Amino acid sequence: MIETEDSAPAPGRRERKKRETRAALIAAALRLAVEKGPDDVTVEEISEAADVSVRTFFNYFPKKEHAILGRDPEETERAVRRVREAPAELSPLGVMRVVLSQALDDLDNVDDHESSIAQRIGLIMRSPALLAQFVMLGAEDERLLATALAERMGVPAPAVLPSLVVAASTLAVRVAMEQRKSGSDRPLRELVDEAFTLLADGLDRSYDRTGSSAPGTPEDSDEKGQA
Amino acid sequence: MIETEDSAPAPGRRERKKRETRAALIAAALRLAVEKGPDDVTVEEISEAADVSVRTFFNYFPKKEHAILGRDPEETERAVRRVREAPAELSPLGVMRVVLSQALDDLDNVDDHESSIAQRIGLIMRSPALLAQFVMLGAEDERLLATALAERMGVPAPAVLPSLVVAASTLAVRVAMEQRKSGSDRPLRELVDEAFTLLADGLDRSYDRTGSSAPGTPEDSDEKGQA
DNA sequence: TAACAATTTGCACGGACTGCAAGTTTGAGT
DNA sequence: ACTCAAACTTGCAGTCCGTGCAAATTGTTA
Repeated sequence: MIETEDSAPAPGRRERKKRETRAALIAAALRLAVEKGPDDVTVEEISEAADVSVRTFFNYFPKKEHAILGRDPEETERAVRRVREAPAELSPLGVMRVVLSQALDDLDNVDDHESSIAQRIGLIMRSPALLAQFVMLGAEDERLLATALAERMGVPAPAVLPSLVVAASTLAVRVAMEQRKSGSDRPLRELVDEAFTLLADGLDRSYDRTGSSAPGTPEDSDEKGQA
Repeated sequence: MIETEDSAPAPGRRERKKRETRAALIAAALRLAVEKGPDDVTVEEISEAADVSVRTFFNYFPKKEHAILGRDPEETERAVRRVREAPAELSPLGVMRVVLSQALDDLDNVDDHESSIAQRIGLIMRSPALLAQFVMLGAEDERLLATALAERMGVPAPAVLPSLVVAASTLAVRVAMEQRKSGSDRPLRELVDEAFTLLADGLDRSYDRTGSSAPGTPEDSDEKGQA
């Protein structure tokens, strides 16, 4: 019992089988969702494919959508850790920019055989229920990240800036994904980058001044015109 | 058929009863949701209270949550119109700032007897399912607003800036609401305003030096480290 | 191996939602 | 007023999601 119980303590057959079952369910769920459409897959089919009872399915996931999304809680932990360990010189938004970029990299790699991420993104966009779940799961992550960021900034957790920065960051990714869905050929990274830059420099500055409501020093005519 | 079929053409008994039924369902749904909790109200109870069959309930709303949220599609139309008619000097974000502010005013007024909006906000925060639906409905609005804003800016609809500005604006409101939920005493308007200002000036600028994305140098230096 | 704990599974329900085929009601024409 | 058709409402049957419970399995340990 010297293990931390975290990464690979003393697996034991039991633990191993659980992981296997979970993986099997996620795999089956994704495959079937892609084949028949997210809303037309039944829990029964998924369970069948993973060779477990329907009841067992629900011992693993609270909602059908969770299995399809198959998110690994470790991803979030990693992101939070990265926020904590990020170079001290980085601004809050800078931190999020780096962390989210790394997260995207991770996803690209974990990519087992096929582009399971790409598939999931496609699915998410197609199914309202999935999108909803996706957002929900994301909300929890945002909370954790915001707390970590607030800590890092030395301000009370429930402050506007950290929450806003985190939310805006995930927003950058979301908007970028939507752009691609809308037919943009530009690589996802480029779109994400553009969004981050706009957020960093100020959404008003990207548009020529012409006044708006910048209290501080709105004086600054810059380019960035691209819309 | 001289009427526009919009506001009050030639109501007719039929149309009138439909509106009444709809209103009754929404009212019953909200009341019961507040009383017993959003997830513990059954469609049967709601229908019962509005004195219609369960089947009829589903002729009016696709999901139980829709009745509880009881959103008026006219709200969105009004917002879109306001975006189109907003003073030409306003920056994109400035437009959204004004429009959302007006929308909040509207909600405060429509406030029939009690604070139905406040109640709904409370409910939304309590129920995952409701929050999900809320986000979903909001997504559609965002699409419409983004299109209107893009038009106004004279850029192709699927551009990053308009989408980002719209999404960021609703984000400002969302974050403000969450802040209040987290115990902040500051008035909602003040929180919304702070968020908008941060977005307008740039999320990086709000944080003082310590480097990041230097204001004068929009060119991000590193990041992408392990892209 | 015996006793114990974690899992799996079947079963029975409750509740959301849908398609279908009657009833009812309303708006119009004649 | 009388008739018709479109618009609505309703009941019914049926599918699927998700949950509590208790019995049956299986892994873990002394």
